[in-house]
Amino acid sequence: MKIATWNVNSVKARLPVVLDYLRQAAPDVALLQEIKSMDEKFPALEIEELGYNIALHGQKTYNGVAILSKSPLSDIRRGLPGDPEDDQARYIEAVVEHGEQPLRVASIYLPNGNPVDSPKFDYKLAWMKRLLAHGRELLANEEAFVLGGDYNVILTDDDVHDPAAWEGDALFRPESIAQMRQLLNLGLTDAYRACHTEPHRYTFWDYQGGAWQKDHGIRIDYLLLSPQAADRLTGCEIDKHTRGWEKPSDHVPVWVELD
DNA sequence: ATGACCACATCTTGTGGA
Repeated sequence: MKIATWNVNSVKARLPVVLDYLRQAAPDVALLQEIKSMDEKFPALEIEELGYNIALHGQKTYNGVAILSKSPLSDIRRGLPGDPEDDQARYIEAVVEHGEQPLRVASIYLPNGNPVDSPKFDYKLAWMKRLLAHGRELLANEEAFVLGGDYNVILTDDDVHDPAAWEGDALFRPESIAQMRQLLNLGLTDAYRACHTEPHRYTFWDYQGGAWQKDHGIRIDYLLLSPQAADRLTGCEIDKHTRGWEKPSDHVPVWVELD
């Protein structure tokens, strides 16, 4: 089964390319971030027409995450546990009933955290700490699961066109990288790196300064696999070509194939 | 060439994104 993650940067502004992508790539599951839509304004009919069930955790103007699945969804959970005061829609989780082996999936929109001298950076690090705790909980169940999304973290110098250009940025701060490493060190697999060793493969190119044309990108969208899911991994790719489409998102989809 | 992005709100400018 094919599971894709994609920060679409507004599902309504992006509807034509989202529909084109779903038709062409035909993922069994699509994890969307930054839908920037309330649940009732989400273009559900158009997406259901392509054969998807939809689980939403929407929000007006900002954030918002979704899970699309050709198989039925169950046990839908909205919001990352650990802070009842957190009202930003950045996490949704569900179980995909696919064949004999159910798969738990999550769509994650991790906070950006800039500027670093503001509460936004504290919020990012606190959110990552909660994600770490939740990852630990999920792993205790010894299930196959996939945590896909926009993590807003550049892990290594190989994941950025020019490390110096991003020095000091919240995405590349040692604290952010250390937290991301802790998450991986729980025993999760960065699917893209499990399948590809070549450096400078990106998932985001800024709209500004001709970043796409110059391939000035960063890799910040990940699919993290539990051991039970990693055992079923047969492939992982970045659908870079969608960045060249008309009216593109600044992020491109990443997908995994699991047996 | 002295500017060079995009989306959203109830808007003709400010904010958030990365």
